[in-house]
Amino acid sequence: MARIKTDDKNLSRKDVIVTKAASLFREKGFKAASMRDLAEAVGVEAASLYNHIKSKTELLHDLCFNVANRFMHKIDEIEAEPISAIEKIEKLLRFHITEMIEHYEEVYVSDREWKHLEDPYLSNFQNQRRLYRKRFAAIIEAGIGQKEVKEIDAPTAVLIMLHAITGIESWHRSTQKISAEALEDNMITILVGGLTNR
Amino acid sequence: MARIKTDDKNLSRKDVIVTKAASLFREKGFKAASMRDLAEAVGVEAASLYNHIKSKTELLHDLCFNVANRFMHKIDEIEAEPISAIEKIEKLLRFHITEMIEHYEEVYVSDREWKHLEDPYLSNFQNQRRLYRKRFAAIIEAGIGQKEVKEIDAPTAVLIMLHAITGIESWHRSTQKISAEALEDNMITILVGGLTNR
DNA sequence: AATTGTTGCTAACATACGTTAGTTAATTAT
DNA sequence: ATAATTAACTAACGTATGTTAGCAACAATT
Repeated sequence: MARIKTDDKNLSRKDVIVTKAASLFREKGFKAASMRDLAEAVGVEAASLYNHIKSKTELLHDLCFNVANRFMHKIDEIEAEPISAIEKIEKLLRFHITEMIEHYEEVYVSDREWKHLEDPYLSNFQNQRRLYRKRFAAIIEAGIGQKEVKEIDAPTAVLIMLHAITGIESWHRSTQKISAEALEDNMITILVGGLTNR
Repeated sequence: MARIKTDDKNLSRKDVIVTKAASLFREKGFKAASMRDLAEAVGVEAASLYNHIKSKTELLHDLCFNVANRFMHKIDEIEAEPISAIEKIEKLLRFHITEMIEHYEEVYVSDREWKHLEDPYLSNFQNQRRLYRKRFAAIIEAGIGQKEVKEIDAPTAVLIMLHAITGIESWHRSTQKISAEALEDNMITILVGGLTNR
């Protein structure tokens, strides 16, 4: 009888399932990925998954909120630091970029598939998202007040920054990748360069 | 018996269906949007749709290639113009932005749901996409050669530009929108500003 | 008015999906 | 070694989905 290999390392069987789910949801999309697909990826029968999880949406829920929490904690941290607005923006962007490089599939799924969450989690997630963008915009506004940042519409700048970073998706799948460090530096050059005054 | 209203204006009944499909696919995603949903939006029974279309994927196919063709024609046009690289980049970006503002749902669906195309259309679409990005990158490379553009990795810059523009999705749904013109100018300021040398 | 093609309807089929029930095997604790 | 718990399996249910067949109502043409 095929058991789920946890590869030791404190991983619960659920963790294994969630990780495989991230990969599958990224590849096919949440709706198009079936529990039978997931079972096959895990190496087990579909029904067996339900010894470890409550439902398919629970998987999406876990993925989305894990990611959201990491970003929320980071922005808490950065807001509290005694540095300039531009430095805060750069730090936040670098965090987004490394998250996208290192936890590609989870971050991607969280970003693209959250629509398929069900209330009350859906509203909850949307609220967190809105709040996060407001806080990011507030940092940019502060930078504009300080004349560090060009006089642009802050919410628009936030959209650009956040969406630009999802472009890393294509980097991941591209055949001739530049290094992760080069990618990060290029992105910062363009994005921070686009905001900075002079 | 409920007929599909074409609102005169040379619209075929299929055009009406494709347009409603764009809206529905945008809202729910291709897989999650059912033909029965679409039928309801059109005001007809699900089976009746098949008097006008061949299949659900044909709808996606039409949407994706309509959009792809528009962008391909535009880049043909811009490449041929005797203007500087930066001007070409700005023109191309402005085209992307207005397309995203005016044909929001089609462009969005084409961008996010093409994965659900089936071969040979899938490969075809992917090839067009790759080619388009290569041509865009080549314009940026030319700009770098001319010292108009910062020394950055051109493919990375393309990713940033293209993904940044999909951020207009959020602008569309936001409650307190700035004007379309202001949006466009802000985006150009940030994006072109991020590329330009000095 | 009769005819012909178009567009709608109802009914249904086959398939795929998420999930549950009940049972057996494997692991852990006593 | 035995008992208890965990995790796998097979089978199946109910529902939703894309699509087809066959027929009725409408519109356009003669």
